[in-house]
Amino acid sequence: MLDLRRLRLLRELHERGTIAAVADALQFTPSAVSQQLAVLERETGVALIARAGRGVRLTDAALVLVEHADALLTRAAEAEADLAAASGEVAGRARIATFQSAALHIALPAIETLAGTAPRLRCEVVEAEPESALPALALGDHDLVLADEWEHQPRGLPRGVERHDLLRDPVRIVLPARHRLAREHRETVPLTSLADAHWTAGHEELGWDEMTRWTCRAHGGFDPDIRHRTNDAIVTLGLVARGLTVALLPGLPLLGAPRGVAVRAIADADVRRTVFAATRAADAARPSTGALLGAAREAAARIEEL
Amino acid sequence: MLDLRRLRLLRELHERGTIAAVADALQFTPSAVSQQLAVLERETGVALIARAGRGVRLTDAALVLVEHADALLTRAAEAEADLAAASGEVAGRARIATFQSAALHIALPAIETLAGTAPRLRCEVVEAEPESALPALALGDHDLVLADEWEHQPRGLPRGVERHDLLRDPVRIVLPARHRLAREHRETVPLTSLADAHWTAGHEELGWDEMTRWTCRAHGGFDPDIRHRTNDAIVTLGLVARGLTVALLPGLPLLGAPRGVAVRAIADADVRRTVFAATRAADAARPSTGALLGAAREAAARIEEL
DNA sequence: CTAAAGCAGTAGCGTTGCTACATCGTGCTC
DNA sequence: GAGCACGATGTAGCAACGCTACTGCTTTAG
Repeated sequence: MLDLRRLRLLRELHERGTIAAVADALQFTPSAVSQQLAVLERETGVALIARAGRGVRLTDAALVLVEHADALLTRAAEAEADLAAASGEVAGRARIATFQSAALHIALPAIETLAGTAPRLRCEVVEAEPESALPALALGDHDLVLADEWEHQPRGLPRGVERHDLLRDPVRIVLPARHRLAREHRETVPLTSLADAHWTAGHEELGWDEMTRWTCRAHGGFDPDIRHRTNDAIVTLGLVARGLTVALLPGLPLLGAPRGVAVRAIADADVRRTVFAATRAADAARPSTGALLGAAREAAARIEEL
Repeated sequence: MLDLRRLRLLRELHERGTIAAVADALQFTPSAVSQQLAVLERETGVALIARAGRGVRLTDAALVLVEHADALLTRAAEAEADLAAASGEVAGRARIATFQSAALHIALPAIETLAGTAPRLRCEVVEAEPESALPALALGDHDLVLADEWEHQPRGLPRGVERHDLLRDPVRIVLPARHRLAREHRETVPLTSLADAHWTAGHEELGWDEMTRWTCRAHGGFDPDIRHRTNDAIVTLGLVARGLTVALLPGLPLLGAPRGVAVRAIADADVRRTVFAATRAADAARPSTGALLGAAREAAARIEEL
């Protein structure tokens, strides 16, 4: 492994011509310079210096090495400068795990902002459900997790993970626009009137499915006939638009609701989820973590304004 | 002035995750690694490492430095190689990692050649499977890796590693000589006729096992009953010679097939692997690398003549 | 021919960098 | 929840490194 200090001596020798001059310039004795260059020769196994009269001359091989030394020393100086600049700066790598609708409406806007305000931060997005993403966060696989929590089912957080609430997201009834209840143009729709509908919800054991069954039972008094299962709200909205199903969906995925879909509040019920960001407590002081959280909060605030 | 040795430790820490693993890989005690990284922090005046649970985590600033360290170390390796090229001599130390059959039929002949043509080059052989050897090559543990690639499963190479194809190695059916199908003296044997045989393959997750199962399924339409598992082709040939098993083996290990073993082509199928050498791109200019590659190519060419 | 310049070698000394060992905190297991 | 294993860090001690001071040699200038 080459040593930059010794390479520096070689470069200086090339610049200044004599070992004595190098020693003078770098505040060493000539003996020290001579010894270090001898070590460099031994390490590389290549003759670098030849006596020439009263002084020395660099061999051809040494000239090749001087070129590299120059490049390396320049690069090393840049690295030091860059490191100093980066010490307080938001930089590095940030891995964001998020569920689909938060990806579209929180993570992506946040990353767009960060690309401007923190160009040295490399953001990576992974789509993952909170059930698996939160434990993975604690294990260090992610740096920020966007997750949600239904009111009827609080989420336990792994140890060492902190929660930062972003927005409270009301659940709506989603109907085909040509559905009888949609055409009545009422603001709210009672759940009981949908007891016989075909429902869509997420895969079992995930929050959406839980919430749909819980809400229909608590506020409508029936067990929904769940005919379609997908975790993709966009697919669900497509099913609704084609008149094939109804669903309970929180506001976030409804931001991109297509034509043919009617959104109504649930009559006499206020079902909500909380969307939150989770980080490792150990990362609290990290500049990048703060920037991530700030950008996520900002994106969430812009949504709540709507 | 940054020190490349310390930067190397930082880069290794980034790759391997724990100080203990770095110490293990570089033959130090964890204490030494910890101390050197602490020195690097003091020198630069920037916090690089933070405790995280039982281990450590690199700070954002450290990740910035890792990028530079990577570039610097690569450049330094190129400088060394270039210097060696300028001196023209094939000398130094060459560490070859190879799987068993390539060791016998490529690496050993190559070393024998080099002992004559490049007496100043000290060759060392390590038996290692490509799965672990290729990443280790990138990290500088080896100088040349002999590896193979099955047609149905291309190998990804680590960054900074170059591939040099040596030979294409056809897969054969290996039968006990007294096996019914062997005594028929046909050139080829259909795989389907061996659906009920007892098979031998390598340990799971290595290429040979993969290939055996894939080939039997694709060309024989059955899942082989793998009764014996060894990565040692010589053991396998011993099992075959005693009539205990059949196997699919590429040509390379069959060069030393003992008596009692019959080798047949697979009827109506052409399954092959490519045996290749891998080197670091940074070593391209190094005479010893060129000599190694040349000797390996020569050894491979002698095999293909057979 | 003498004086001065320049480089390399040696002895000595302070510093560096390693190991061995101990300690501490954390996470896993029974 | 206690015990255990693991990872990181701190300390003491020792060897190697890298410097200075000094010496000796060769070469060039005057």
